[in-house]
Amino acid sequence: MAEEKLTIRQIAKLAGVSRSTVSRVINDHPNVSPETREQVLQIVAETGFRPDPIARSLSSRRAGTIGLVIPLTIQSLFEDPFFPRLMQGISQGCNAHDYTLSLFLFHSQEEERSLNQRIAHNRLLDGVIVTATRAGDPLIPELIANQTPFVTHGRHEDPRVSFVEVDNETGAYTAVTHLVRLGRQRIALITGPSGSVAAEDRKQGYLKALQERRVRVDESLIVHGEFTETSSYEAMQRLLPHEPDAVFVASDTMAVGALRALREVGKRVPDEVAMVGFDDMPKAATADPPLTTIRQPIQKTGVLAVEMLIDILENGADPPRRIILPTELVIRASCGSRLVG
Amino acid sequence: MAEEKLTIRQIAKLAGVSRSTVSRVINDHPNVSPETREQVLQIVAETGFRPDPIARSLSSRRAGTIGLVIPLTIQSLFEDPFFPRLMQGISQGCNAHDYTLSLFLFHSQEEERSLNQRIAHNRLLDGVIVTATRAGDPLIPELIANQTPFVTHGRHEDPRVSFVEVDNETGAYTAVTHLVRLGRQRIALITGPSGSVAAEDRKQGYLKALQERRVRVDESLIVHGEFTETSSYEAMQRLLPHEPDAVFVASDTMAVGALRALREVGKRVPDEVAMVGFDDMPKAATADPPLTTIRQPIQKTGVLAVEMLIDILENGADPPRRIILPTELVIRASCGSRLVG
DNA sequence: CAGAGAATTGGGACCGGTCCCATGTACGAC
DNA sequence: GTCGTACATGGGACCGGTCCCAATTCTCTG
Repeated sequence: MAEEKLTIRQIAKLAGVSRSTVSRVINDHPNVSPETREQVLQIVAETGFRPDPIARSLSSRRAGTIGLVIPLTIQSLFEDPFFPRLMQGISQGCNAHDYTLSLFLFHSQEEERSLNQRIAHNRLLDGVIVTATRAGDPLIPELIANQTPFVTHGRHEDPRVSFVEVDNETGAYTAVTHLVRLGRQRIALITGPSGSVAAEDRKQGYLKALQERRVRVDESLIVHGEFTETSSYEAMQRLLPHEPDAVFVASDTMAVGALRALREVGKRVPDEVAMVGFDDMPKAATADPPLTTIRQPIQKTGVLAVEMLIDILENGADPPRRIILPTELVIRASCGSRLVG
Repeated sequence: MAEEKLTIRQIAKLAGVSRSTVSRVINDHPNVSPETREQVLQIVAETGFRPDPIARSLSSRRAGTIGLVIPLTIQSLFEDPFFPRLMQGISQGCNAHDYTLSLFLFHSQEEERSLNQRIAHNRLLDGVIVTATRAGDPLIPELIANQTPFVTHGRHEDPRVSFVEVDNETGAYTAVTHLVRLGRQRIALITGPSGSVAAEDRKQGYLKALQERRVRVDESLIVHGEFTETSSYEAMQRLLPHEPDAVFVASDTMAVGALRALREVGKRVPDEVAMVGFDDMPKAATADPPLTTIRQPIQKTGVLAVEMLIDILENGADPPRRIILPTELVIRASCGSRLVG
């Protein structure tokens, strides 16, 4: 079956029409008579002809490709199942809309700079999804200056930017309020690096919950770390001398690390220290004790980001789009809620 | 600085030479006088000109893109940090050699079929890396028939296929031999699905070690599962009635699940049941007890796969290349080795 | 100093599509 | 029956490079 490379002109010849007509049929343009269309489709089916995407891109000025940028010099972030999840969603969105997905990871600072250049002026990419939004990501202004269509996954401060995010602040607020309601008074926070928008938003939610419930904010109960198990394990150790009776941890992966630190010093969870995580990863359910957490629809945000980007591609970037998805409190044993014995 | 879109012809005009000459300079062709070259480079630098990759692809018939295929309808496999690791390596290799990486994930059977088509005859891709090698992956013959250059990550049976793999059999053999040496007699195996080449190879290593050491093989001590924590947790439960005194588990992620099952029934590790995992993921070191495991250089295999593919692109697919990397036994507490008290 | 051969340079054709415009045709309205 | 218009089709130009070949210039030899 492996024919020679076919071009649209050969198909045209075989079908006895002009290449324009073949092009019209292939692209579902109107103004082709039903018989002609049928005829051409027949030949296309017989020969298994598929138009060359590169040639198509060159003349149509669209590439059929979306770039996904995960700007993590900090490789460790890759150990959180968060990104695989997100990538699944994004890949799913791309497949559904017949886009190819290109992946850009950085492994060093210089690589980030040079790749940023490549990404920003790259005709190979119709648009870009930027994840792990950081406060001053240099790629964003570059994309704007270059008029490359893009969306961020996670809130971005610039009002021109379109994004999909999860309501991190409210999620954190819900988690902490839950702990306060359960009678906890010394509620600690372990969150991600201060450059991370998501980490900061979760911190805001934490503060808001405490303030609203008139619980004193103790700065010594707030620690930042990386979004990793190990970093959070160490963070928990630093927290222990300040005797928290609860911890809200900014991801389940981190929560597992924090649990380990508590286990090592013999602190019982939830009796002595209650805990709430974030994400609702599978590991939350199998943790010991099972982890109360804030569920966020990661995969869905990926699909939506793709669809938002495609919408921008088709209809222009104005006005900026924003989607903020709600989270959900999932109660298990680690918070010591009466609801689960 | 955001200039109008520049073409090679405009650069030629600015530099006062022909577009052919500009093309030669850009592509480091010989036969350009040093002064002319200098002159052109100057203009290129001033204007920030970057040749359009699409146009370049169309005429040069190379795309500058490598496809990565992770044929996992079983999404769960994505929860193992294995793939993120591998992707990092592959991405690193691509960046180093100025290739763009395109990612193909499947979310259903039909999607797999249609994407396979897209992947096999896709001028957008110079070559393909196929991972998670399965015995009868339909993509492989398709790629061969279509003469798309590719390598597999993991052994493939077809002698024409080039691949990079880790010596799974020897790794498993080493793990199990270690357990036998420690005096274990009823050594169980929890491995991946029988379609997975890696899972099967590890099983072979397990069998070989037992046979060589004259330990009776008990079929009831061999169970298959998915490469996930939960699946292995269930597998361990099925294993318990057969009273193993050791388990070799085909991945660290799975080992964590198995440990959980043992903990739940109060079996002490390593006293009552010893365990050895595979991969040496970070979680192995932080498991309770810390996991003895077989270290494999995942990221490195990714880099090597890219380089092998590029070699094939440049020098042809014959003869097939094969790289088999060694593994290493990392002894921690879970095997009950005297070496670690 | 002429001629051969090598090094440089320029221009045309092409990669395989899309898109716009011109031409041809059919059909309904008057 | 004629005219106008809408629809169908074909062809040229082009997207922005590469590549081959021919033309020009340079260099070296006899």
